[in-house]
Order: sequence, then structure tokens, then C-alpha cells
Amino acid sequence: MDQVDRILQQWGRERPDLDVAPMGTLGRLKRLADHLSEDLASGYRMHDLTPAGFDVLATLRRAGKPYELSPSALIAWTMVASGTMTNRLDRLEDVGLIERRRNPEDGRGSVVALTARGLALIDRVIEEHVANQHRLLQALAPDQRAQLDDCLRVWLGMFERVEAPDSA
Amino acid sequence: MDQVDRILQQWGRERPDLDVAPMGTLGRLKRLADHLSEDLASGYRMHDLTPAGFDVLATLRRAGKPYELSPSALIAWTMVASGTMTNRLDRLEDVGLIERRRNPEDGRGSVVALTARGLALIDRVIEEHVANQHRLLQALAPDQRAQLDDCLRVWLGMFERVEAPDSA
DNA sequence: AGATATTATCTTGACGTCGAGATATATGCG
DNA sequence: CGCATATATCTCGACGTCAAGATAATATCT
Repeated sequence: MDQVDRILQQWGRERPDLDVAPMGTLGRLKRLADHLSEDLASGYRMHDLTPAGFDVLATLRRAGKPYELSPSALIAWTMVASGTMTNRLDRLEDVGLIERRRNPEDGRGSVVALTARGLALIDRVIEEHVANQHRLLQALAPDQRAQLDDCLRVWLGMFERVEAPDSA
Repeated sequence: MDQVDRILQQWGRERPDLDVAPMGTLGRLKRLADHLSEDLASGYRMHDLTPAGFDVLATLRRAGKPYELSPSALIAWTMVASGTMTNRLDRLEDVGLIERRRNPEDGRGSVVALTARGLALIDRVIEEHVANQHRLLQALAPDQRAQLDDCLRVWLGMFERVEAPDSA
């Protein structure tokens, strides 16, 4: 019995004509995702990093050396609107975690790069982040984790699918 | 292979020292929750309802007759900040889906009630909403749904737990 | 009853996000 | 070469959210 079941009971009383069972699964999924995001975010915040900032730094970090991407590439990889990215980059630049350079090969564009501090920070935060993720997953037994991941994979397939990259 | 696996591959190359398997599950969970929320929201939007507005109307509706709650009760049930609720109520009142009356028994408080239009709208939207939820769950086979729901229940238990209401 | 504490709601300012449109540069076509 | 179109990024205004604090009314305690 959780908060979601409580809500379902109310609907059951008010609209007994509706089959609200799916609401339970969807509600739990959303609530769980929110709790997990919040838990992980509290980890970033200890380093004065917002989820938005973490997202950008992590994207630059996993792009590999020299830890540079154009704003357009960051927009594509993080799937946010252009104004959002400009805002994120402004804040990260203000605190010296990234720097923007003009792109010498294309006067329209620029290059966003991790600074030394940005690289050091994200490398440290990502370790804590992964440790936190391990901790959160402890809630499930190993076989449950596998079951869950299977279900998520199948369901997510309803929305996105990527062809495997060929190993050159 | 999905977007999340793509990201994991990058991390695997860049930080082979980290065990990023949990990132896959957590990433898929979050992305799936986002896709599902967006899909359902597109249903509300057809009726000029935001997720925020839907949340309030649905809460009033499932409270049962006479479909009235105080702002405080709405805040408690929806778990948003007080300023958020004021804002939501302002907008719903502007379009005539709810009305605010002073509480005759407590001059500090007020009572928020569904209007006739609000009630008709939420009753219709909730049916479509439930139908959409059924559609979304079709992605999983029945036994997978049960498995998934079990996992979600267990994991959500890490964050919230409610004692079963006694059946008087 | 009067002073004080508590409660219910609203106000305000900041943040992160989006989307439309502005600006500057590049590219392609005749 | 010059003009039209495309592209990269930023600007701006709106929204939903939160947290802190303001306001008004009620409860409590002597």
C-alpha cells in the first residue's frame, strides 16, 4: 500500500466504471523516477551543481578528449531547446567550469570546452553519482533488477530505438 | 540498443573504471517516465489542460461530492508549494473550471470547488486518460506488467510507505 | 479580554525551461 | 560577384515551480 494505491482507491469509489489498474503502474513509475532524480540531484547539489549543469558537464566529459562540443552538438545530445542551452552555458561559464571559444572554422559557431576545474569536478562528481546509483539499486534483488531492466527496455522501445553502431 | 545504451558505451570508453550498469536501469526509468508523461500530457492539451491543471481538477474530482477542497488540502494531496497552488488556482479560475469561495467557518481559508464545466471536463478527460494509460501498457505482456509493478512497488517502498487504511 | 502564537493563503523574486524571432555568418545559385 | 537561403547561436517573453516572507484571521493562554 503506497500513496498511489491510496489514489486508486479514491478513483475506485468515485468512478467504479473505470479500470484504473494501469494508473497504479504508471503512477508508481513516475513517482519512483521523481524520487530517484531528487535523490541523485541532492548529490550534485553538494558540489553546487544543478541537474542542468551536471547534464552539460557529463555530456562534455563523455565526449572524450579534448572535452569540447559545439552548442549545437550539446543541444542535440541533451535534447533541450536552444535557449535552455544558452542559459546553461552562461551559468557554467560564469562559475568557470566551461569556456566558450569562437570556432575559427565557422564564424557563426563556437566551441564549448571543459576547463581544468570543470573536468576535475565532473570526474569527481560522476564517481559519487555512480556510487549513489549503486546504492539506490540495492533496493532490488539482483534478479529483480534484471527483470525490471528487461521490462524497461521493452517499454522504452515503444518510444525510441537506435540501430547498433557498427564496430569498425 | 537504445539511447541510454549509447550513453553507457561512451562512459565505458571514457571511464572503464566505473561500473555503469546501474546507470542503464536508472536512465531508462527516467526516460521512460518522461516519454509516458509527455504522451499523456498531449492528451490533456487537446482540452486546453496542462498537467498542472489536470492534477488539480482530478484531485477535486476524486475527493467526491461536493467536489470541494481547501487550498491547504489541495497542497497536501498534490504535494506542491503553496505559491504553486495559488498560481494553478488562479489560472483554473480564470477559465472558469473552478471557483473560490470564502470559507464561512474560517475567515482565513477558502474553498475551491469544481464548476459544472470543470466537473464535466475532468470526467471526460479522465476517461480518455485511462484509455491512454491502457494503450501505453499494451507495450508489455500481462506477465511483464505484473513483474514490473512488483519491482516498482518494492523500489518505491524505499521512499514512501503508507499504512493501509482500516476498513471500518 | 488582551497579548501571543498559530494557521491559511497570497505575494514576490529567482530559476530552468520552451518557442519564436533576431542576428550574424556561410553557402549555393545564377 | 551578388543575392537568396540556410545555419549557429542568442535574445526575449511566457510559463510552472519553489522558498521565503507578507497579510489576515483564528486559537490559546493567562
